[in-house]
Amino acid sequence: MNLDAAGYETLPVSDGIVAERILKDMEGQEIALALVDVMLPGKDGFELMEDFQRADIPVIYLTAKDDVASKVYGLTSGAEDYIVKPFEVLELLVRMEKVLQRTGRSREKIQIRDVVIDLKQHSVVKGGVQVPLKPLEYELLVTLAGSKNVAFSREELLNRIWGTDYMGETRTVDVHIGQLRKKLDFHDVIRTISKKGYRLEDLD
Amino acid sequence: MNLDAAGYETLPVSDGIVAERILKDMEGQEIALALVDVMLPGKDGFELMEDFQRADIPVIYLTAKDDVASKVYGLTSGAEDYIVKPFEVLELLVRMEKVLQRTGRSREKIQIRDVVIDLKQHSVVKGGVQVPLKPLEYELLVTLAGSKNVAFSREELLNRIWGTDYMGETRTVDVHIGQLRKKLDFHDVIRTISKKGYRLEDLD
DNA sequence: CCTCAACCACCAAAATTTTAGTTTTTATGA
DNA sequence: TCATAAAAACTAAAATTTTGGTGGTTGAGG
Repeated sequence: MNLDAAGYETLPVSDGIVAERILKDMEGQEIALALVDVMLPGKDGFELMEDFQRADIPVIYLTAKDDVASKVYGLTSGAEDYIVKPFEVLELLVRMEKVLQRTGRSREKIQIRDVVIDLKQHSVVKGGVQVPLKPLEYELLVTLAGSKNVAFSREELLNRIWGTDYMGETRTVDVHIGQLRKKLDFHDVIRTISKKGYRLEDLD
Repeated sequence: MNLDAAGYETLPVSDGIVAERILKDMEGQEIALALVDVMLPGKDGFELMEDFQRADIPVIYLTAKDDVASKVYGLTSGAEDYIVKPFEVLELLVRMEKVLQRTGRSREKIQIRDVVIDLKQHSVVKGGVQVPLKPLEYELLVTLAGSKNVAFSREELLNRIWGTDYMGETRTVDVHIGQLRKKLDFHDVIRTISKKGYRLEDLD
């Protein structure tokens, strides 16, 4: 449910055997990433690794905590990452994005009105012309545009872009938001949520 | 009954063995939270912990006895929280919401008649159109709608929304309630409880 | 030493919240 | 049933808070 809400297309499967069958006769379906619970009825997560590798799908394992043996085994057996339950949704999303990026499966472009963000080129084009953005402005835009219509508090933005250890003013965010609005004419696209933060609005 | 009225979807089970069976062959059913009475026929609450952990469901224990040993045992054995009977419904709801939030299972939308609150977007839509709410109005609405059919006193609302240290008039609440009623046409939905406070009514 | 992005501080402007005064509704008891 | 007091609703203005914009300072990298 959380992944759907975050804008991913999901295909939930709760049985190892079923998963295997889906992987076998996958008709041209592109699967970008597999989140695999180690404990799974039918056929467990580790046994499925072979199938995922054949299908060229990167794997992130999920497991109950304090199972160090599984963790080590999981990573050496070819998984891209490993996350221990219970986990924060945000952490999962961050790790997923990292894996997608590392394996070249991440979205390459994001469009908002007449603005196109090319993640591969690391460039932003508005109405056909390049808009030069500073590093932080770019990061901020990608964060907001990567989760359209989601409200971010200043603290969340600071955590995601500046890093969890940042200790400065939350008003700093405002300055960069101001720059983005001016450079992209996003005065109405980036909506201020009083007392909270900002939201980038777009109907797709 | 209280939880149903408050807008939660419940699955009451009165026997430990039955609960265990439900957890075993849970077919794609998403269970966000378990409220478990320690005293339970069949198999007691503590014995069930293993099953809940396997199913990755957070647990809040309920117990009649004010038994410190049980409390300690309950929390160390992996429960998210513990509440002693008798308890106020409102307190239970608050604790539930905390656990749901902490474990990333909180609701993303709340619906009241033709009004939808999208917590992620931090937006309120009535009959398809956005309704702009001020920060306090939004908080007030979320609080009331998050516990439908539960009566809040003005003091409770002040504590939860304004903070425990607020020193102003309780009449202030009335003004914001008035704004909500006007903006959402909730004149009958938000019921005044004379000399007490307010209650948001909805039968779902 | 120079350059530039980033941060901070300040002030003005905008938005939000509170208070206050008045009217309406509700509760109570004769 | 009616009168009366208390509570709540309504309205608008005052007070406060938050945000936007600008320019100066800092610090890292070349």
